Amino acid sequence: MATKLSTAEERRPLVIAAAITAFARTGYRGTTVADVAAEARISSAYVFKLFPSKEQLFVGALDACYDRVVESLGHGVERATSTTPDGILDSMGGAYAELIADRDLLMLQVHAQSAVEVPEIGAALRRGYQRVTEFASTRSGATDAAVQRFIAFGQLCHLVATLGIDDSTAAWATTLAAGIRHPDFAAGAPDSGDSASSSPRADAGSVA
Amino acid sequence: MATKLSTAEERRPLVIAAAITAFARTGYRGTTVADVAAEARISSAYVFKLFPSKEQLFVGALDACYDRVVESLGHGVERATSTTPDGILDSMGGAYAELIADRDLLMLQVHAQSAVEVPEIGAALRRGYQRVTEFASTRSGATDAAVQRFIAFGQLCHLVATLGIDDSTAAWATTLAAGIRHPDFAAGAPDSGDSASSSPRADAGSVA
DNA sequence: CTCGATAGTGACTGACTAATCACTCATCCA
DNA sequence: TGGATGAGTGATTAGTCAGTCACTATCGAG
Repeated sequence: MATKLSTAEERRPLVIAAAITAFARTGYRGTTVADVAAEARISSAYVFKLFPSKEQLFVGALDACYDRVVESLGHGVERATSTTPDGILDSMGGAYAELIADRDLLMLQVHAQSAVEVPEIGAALRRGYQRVTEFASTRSGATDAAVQRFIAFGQLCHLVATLGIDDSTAAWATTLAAGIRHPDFAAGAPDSGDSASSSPRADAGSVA
Repeated sequence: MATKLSTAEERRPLVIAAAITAFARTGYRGTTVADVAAEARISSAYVFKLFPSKEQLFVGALDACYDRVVESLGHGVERATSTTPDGILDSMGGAYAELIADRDLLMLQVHAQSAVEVPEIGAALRRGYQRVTEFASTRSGATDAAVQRFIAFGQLCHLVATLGIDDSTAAWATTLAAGIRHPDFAAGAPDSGDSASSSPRADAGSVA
């Protein structure tokens, strides 16, 4: 095996990436460190040399997840066609929908929510939502109410993807999933109309 | 010990109740059958006589959870002061907020979402959301969009409670939690103004 | 009172897992 | 060249947990 050695600093982010994939699959308690190690193609002993504990490994993965989420929201701001607060928020939603098309980052957040009782994980989760909320708020300039709705529909998006009802034709499923773009695996080509995104069906509840 | 024996049929719902409490605390994988047994004050061996597996026990708890959710939405319909679709939906939201003030039913749903990869649990979760969505839709007569928003803000409510930011005064936290009633433990006396509930701050996004 | 059925338990097992440790091997600099 | 440093691993440990089994206690019917 002509396996080139790399430095621990080079290896760590690779392990984080493996951890995101593995933890996204079966959650914090349902995933073993050996699973992560296998995903990263190293021994589990070495995972413990790179990270002090399973808990810290998960926290590292979660932090990295929110790095990418915030980064993606930033891209949304840049490419926004409208400069109104709600237009920017909408573009952020589109960028976010693209990001989580692969489901790993989405499921990791869902699983993290189920592990809040672990102190460090709860703290990391709050940190993440703080970053997202503050970023969305300050960079869009939207009202608190609009930002709140932005996050609420983000949560709905998580639910729809978690339940796997994106493609269902059942009435209740289409009610929940309406306007939520389904994960088209073919990434890279999101050119099919990029208006109307974060809050599905525009402003649906124009009534009240 | 003058412990009266009860029938298995009497005991089962008590164990379900204990399971709701225990699983709500630490989730599906983080909770042992012994934890549930201790909560129910019986041996873990007997839990396995009442339920074929941990998985089926969790499914039973989840089904019971949605029984109570739907029942609570029904109460919301009954006591609605307005008869408009959105008025009814609003009253449903208020009833739901009351129901989940104790957090157990809420956290169970969050934990269930993190265990969707277990086939039976995923099915039970879909079943539950189907019941809730269809009930809300047919009994309120609201538009699909309004029902979708109802569920979306329900999910936001779950997030806020999970993060434990109901009482936080940080700006980002109040943005997310605005209008979401915090769990006033003193149940039974929800007389302090019962208007404006499910969708916080009335129709916040009147702008868009 | 007796007997069959059912409520209920202690003790066990086989599989699994977070974390540790002693170890090997590659790399790099003096 | 040689030795120090750091990359990376196999084997082990101490503990946990879902599920089983043999068993006792209680109850109700005749």
